[in-house]
Amino acid sequence: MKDTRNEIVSIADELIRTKGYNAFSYSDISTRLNIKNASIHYHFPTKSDLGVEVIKETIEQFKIVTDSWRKLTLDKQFKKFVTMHDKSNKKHWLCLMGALSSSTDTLSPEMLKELKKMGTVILDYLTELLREGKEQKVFSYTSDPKTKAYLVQSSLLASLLLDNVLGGDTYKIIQNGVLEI
Amino acid sequence: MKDTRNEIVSIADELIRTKGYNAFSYSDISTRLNIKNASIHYHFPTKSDLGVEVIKETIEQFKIVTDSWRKLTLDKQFKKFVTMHDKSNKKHWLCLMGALSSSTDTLSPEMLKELKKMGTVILDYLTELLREGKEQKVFSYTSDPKTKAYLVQSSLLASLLLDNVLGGDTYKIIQNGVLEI
DNA sequence: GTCTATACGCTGATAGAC
DNA sequence: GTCTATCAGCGTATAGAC
Repeated sequence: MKDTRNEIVSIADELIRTKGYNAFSYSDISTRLNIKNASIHYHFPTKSDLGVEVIKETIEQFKIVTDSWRKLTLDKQFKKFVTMHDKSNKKHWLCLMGALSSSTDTLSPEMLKELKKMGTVILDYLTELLREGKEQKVFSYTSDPKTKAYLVQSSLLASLLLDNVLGGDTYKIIQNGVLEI
Repeated sequence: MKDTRNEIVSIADELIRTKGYNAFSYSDISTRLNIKNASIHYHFPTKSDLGVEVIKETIEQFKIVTDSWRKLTLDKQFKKFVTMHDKSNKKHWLCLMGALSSSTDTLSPEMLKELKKMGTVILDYLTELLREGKEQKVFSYTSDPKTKAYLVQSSLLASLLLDNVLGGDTYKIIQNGVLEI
């Protein structure tokens, strides 16, 4: 069933972003779906294949979402971007980049390649948004757009990580700091 | 031997910061030291005990290092802090917080507690440094010191993560952005 | 597409000799 | 302190029936 395949990817995404890539197993998924491990291997022969698919779908989703923002003003687009992971944070999920970038040593070349692509797609979008915003004097940051994009992206990524350790208002504190632009 | 114990902790630290906590095993350590797994269990009965010790020693080391900066000017202390992980980055190692915060779901309560302590120690130091620096007009950032400390810490933590994915000048770009203060 | 059955290495951990 | 021996459980993965 096409549905099973989708559910496998969806659960894998959740498990990566909660337990981490190396801590989740095919059994975690098969138990939840009431199927057997072998069925997952039919859809995704190796764990790496599954990991690659999770990243690919995340990239697609990012493109769809940011495309849907195209008609908004630049500052509204920026706010959308910064608050993108509010729901994830409430569930104590990480973003996929934050979850996977801590174990690059253990990822397959295929996963690493796709992960790099994801990072590029995100940073390219953000850089362009910040460049236009500076040009149109919507934003007043001082550094160059690329540097600012890297700063914003790294702060947001780590806000989810640190929030899981420190709790409290960690996520909101960092988010509000990033919004001062 | 006291030496063996120290070497176990040192190698565990490296493995956590390269492979991740859930991806390294007692065998990884015993092989390197030419000892047997059981010997490690003598020093650290459980993997969690070993993990806790790695965090504790990192906290101690942080206190010793930052104490040794006390006589420096505030802007020099800040530069020391920001460049603290330059050597780690060259070896593609993460900082301990970056490595562990992505798998909080799988850590023991003891490790989580110690990790939280580490985060607090680092952020308290940084907040105070930034507060004094603003007071003395050495730094000219606009947000409040605590928010700025969280922003700096999150950017630096993620700079090591993103660098392992994107490569290039990622680490330096973020570092230079953080230094604009 | 999903199942049963199976392989086999590795995992963290323990008991007891030296 | 370090060793040998051993454990049960889980990991990813495959072969072949239905």
